[in-house]
Amino acid sequence: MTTRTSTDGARDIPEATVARLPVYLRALVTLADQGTTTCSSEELATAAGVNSAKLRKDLSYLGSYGTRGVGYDVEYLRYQIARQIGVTQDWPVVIVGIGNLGHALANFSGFRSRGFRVVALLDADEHRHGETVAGVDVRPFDDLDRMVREHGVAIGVIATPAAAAQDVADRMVACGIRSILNFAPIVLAVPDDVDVRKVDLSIELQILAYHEQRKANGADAVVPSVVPESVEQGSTARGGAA
Amino acid sequence: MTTRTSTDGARDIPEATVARLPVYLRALVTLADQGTTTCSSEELATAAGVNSAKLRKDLSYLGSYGTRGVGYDVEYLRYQIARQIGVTQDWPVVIVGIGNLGHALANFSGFRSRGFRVVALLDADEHRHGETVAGVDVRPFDDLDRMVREHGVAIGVIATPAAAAQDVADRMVACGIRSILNFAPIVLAVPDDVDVRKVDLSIELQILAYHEQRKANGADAVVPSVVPESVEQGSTARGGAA
DNA sequence: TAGATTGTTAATCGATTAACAATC
DNA sequence: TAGATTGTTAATCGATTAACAATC
Repeated sequence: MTTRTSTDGARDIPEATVARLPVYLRALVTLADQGTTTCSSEELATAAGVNSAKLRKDLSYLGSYGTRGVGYDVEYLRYQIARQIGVTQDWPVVIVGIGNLGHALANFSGFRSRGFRVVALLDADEHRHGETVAGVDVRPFDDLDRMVREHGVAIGVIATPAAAAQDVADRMVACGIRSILNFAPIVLAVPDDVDVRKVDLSIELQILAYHEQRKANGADAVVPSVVPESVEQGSTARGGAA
Repeated sequence: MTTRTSTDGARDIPEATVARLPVYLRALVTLADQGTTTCSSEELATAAGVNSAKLRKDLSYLGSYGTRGVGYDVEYLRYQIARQIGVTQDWPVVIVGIGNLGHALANFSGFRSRGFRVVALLDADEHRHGETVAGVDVRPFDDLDRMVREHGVAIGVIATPAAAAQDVADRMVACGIRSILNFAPIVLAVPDDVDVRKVDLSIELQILAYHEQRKANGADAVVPSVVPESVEQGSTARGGAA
């Protein structure tokens, strides 16, 4: 392995920063679409929903792409961020599980516009085979291997029910996929060198519910602390929640 | 406002912990379904995909629900976490935007099983009105007010295209909704007392792409540093990325 | 009692923020 | 030059982790 030869100062970008770069990228695209050619860190930060100190700190990990006293060139910064994230190149993606969610994902324009190309739709249910979604045929799950090889797929999306997800992940890993976006509500077990990101709809709602409950209970107890009989403590647990 | 009278020691639970409680809850449900009645922090942590130190620290914010030398009673801990999150109560939810994603959300069983009840499906497109999804009629967006009042909706889900999302959010806020789950790829502007959580599919893929690119480039430069003519710097930017 | 495991402490690590010197 | 804004420093804050005393 040769030493890296990046031309900018970027070495290790903190995870929190990596997660915000796509937000900045989107804000820059919006600004460009509006005809804005230059923006300050303050303007870009507002568009991205963060404060300007954080924005400048984040951008400083990429290099020095602004001009003091002036701001940032929108197109230039946009390109630099896109390059760092890797969305200047083409990413072939496979989606497994073509239910409602799989359909939504296959049709999602935000993928294509950012270099993600859905090259295969796979489903274990043969009733779905032959259907075409967003111009791509739905094929048997067993075609995974071939699709990954033929198209050089590096990213897999799992949109199956929870019960099937681990199996799908195992097969993806066996095919050489090392980046997985998982929509199934289950913790996947994968080797260390495989990245899994999880999108969990019910967890997001539960986090909202927690905060909503706190808002609603400003004038009252945290929660009605009645332990229903069905969950009364087992032998090891202590006194009730009076 | 009366002082809070919670019976446990829980006061302010850190955000990072709040985000993990639903994961623990799911792991406990899975364990219970398998017939497990007691588990150690180590077992539960493994099931949840975290380390046991973090799990115990997280649980310590809720109170003291384990037994030293023994572990946790699965049903009892499950109830305590559900109560803290607020999913022992019923949360009426409205979904706006009944495209593929809206359909997927309306049909998602993970909502109902955690106390989230979809009471209204709204769409601005009148071609969708009258359709029934998961047993709920699709109605005009203008019914929002009435639905929120009639059902006591506290949580709104936005599954519209980006262009419509801010409008929808404004209307939701005007109706008194203070918790929003947003699937539209746009930064929403809302008052301070409104919680917005964002699920952004293309951002998740971009984060994966960033890491995938780093893996692939172990033996090479970080990125092919060629600046295409179309994005050559404007007047303010400095030298090329040679 | 001896063994096991929790709940908590304290150290470490990483992220955020404000402030300002550098500089266009 | 004077005004504006970046890039960076240093302080603060919050999250993670390891270790262990408390205790079942």
